[in-house]
Amino acid sequence: MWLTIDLRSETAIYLQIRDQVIQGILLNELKIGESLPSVRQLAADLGINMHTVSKAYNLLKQEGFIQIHRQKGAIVNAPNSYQASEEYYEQLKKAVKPLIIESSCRGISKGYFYKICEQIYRNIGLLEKGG
Amino acid sequence: MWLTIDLRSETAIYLQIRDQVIQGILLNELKIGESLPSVRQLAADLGINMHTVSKAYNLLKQEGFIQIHRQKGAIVNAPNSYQASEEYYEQLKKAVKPLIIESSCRGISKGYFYKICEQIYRNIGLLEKGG
Amino acid sequence: MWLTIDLRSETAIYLQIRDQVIQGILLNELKIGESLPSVRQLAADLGINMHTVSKAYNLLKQEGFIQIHRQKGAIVNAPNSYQASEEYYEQLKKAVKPLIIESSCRGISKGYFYKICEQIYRNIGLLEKGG
Amino acid sequence: MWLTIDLRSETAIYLQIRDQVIQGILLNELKIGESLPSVRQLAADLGINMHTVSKAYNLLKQEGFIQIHRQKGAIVNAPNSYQASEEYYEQLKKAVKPLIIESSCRGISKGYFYKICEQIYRNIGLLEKGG
DNA sequence: GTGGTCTAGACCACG
DNA sequence: GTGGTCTAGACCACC
Repeated sequence: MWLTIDLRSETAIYLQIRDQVIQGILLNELKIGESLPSVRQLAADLGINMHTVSKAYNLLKQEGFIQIHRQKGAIVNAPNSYQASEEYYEQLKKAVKPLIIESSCRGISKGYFYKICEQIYRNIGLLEKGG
Repeated sequence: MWLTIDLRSETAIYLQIRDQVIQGILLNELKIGESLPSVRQLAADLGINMHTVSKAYNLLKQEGFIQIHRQKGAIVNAPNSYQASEEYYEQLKKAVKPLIIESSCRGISKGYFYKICEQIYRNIGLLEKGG
Repeated sequence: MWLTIDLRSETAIYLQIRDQVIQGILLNELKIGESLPSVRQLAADLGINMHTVSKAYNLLKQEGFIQIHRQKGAIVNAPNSYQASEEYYEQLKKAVKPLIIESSCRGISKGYFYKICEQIYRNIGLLEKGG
Repeated sequence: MWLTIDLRSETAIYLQIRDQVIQGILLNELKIGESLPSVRQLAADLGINMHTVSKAYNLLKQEGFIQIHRQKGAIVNAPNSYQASEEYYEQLKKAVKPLIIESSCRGISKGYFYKICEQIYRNIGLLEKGG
């Protein structure tokens, strides 16, 4: 199972699931039209409650990443369903801004910040090839 | 008053205060050794609970940005007190990673992501000159 | 085959079938006394479960639109079998009311709402001529 | 309490709450900036579970009708937050179409359908004056 | 006090 | 089998 959660993390479990499904889509571990595990199945595998998984799936549905079919369960959407919108750009900016401000305040230069981003992008790229 | 909060925001008020104090330090609106408004004062000005301001100040203290004196109140520390640590790098990475993953998944290229960051850096620079 | 279903729709499949059979009757694609496809046939054509088709047919029977013969299968009834009753008026009102309320709340005027209805009626009329 | 639910109804409780809150906004029983009852309060008043109310409130938030403040609870938004969008028009059409088709099939003329709508609009108008 | 999250277990609609 | 709804009761963060 490619999906793991950290019960000790600050991040809510349902958000961890959401983030990892998005990562799975990006890394092509989850292909368009592919099914996610059923709510009950994933809950059992992760040792958590059904409703927590359901909440994650509903959020992903609302954000356009997946569809939820009556019987077939959750299906990965095509990219056009979750293409970045104006609204998302604003949201992204709002999320990045405080990180840049704090890191700058703590003495991290723009160049160094980009170096960190570069590491993350490289990391993703490697995973994409490996996966 | 340079500090404003948005009650409608998703972000907790005490975190909004924290973020803006850090921004104030970065932009040199708050200089080393300078005092922050008293807990009572700020709470009254913003029309919020004292506990909330207190929580923000305690977090800032814990993160090394300020000291809290019984008499003089909250005082801005010198940069060496909050210089980025290994721990902070890891934390920063963990915060940036899901943003990069989601934005990539939504079709935002690395170049475009950096363009957004660049805007934010420019924005801060302008404020520095202006302030 | 004039009947198509959308597996991605929120609407249950058996209700989609029901709605389209009613539309077929209205547009005279299905004439009085004409047979509907057999449960097996339709299920195979649509690639869905027999139970689902069966459920739709039973609902249509219960609502007076069709009769189900052991040998001849499902047969379209004459209009007097499904003429609007007092009960149906109430049901229709209950269905329309929340739509009018929400649309009014969202700033859609009565005139505009009627304009939307007019479009739908026109659409049906065109289909009637075309079909 | 202006809000009542029907436990025997086909409509899910959380949707009944949603619909009635929207009605309350339309009829100006709930004014801009006004607070809805707290999740716990309303649940207790209606004799239902907290989560059911919470689900309704979250849906209303998502649809732009209300904001959910950390401490102040749910607050009614200004109309511009839930103005009809293109997307909503399509959704409305899709909801109205099968009602028009079935009613036409059952022998209800366009004129009579509008008469029914007229009744509903009048009903709302009277309530607006009365409330 | 508020809402948010999570658990545990039930019943139902759909296919 | 699937997801959707509802209940009951717990703990937490925020203010």
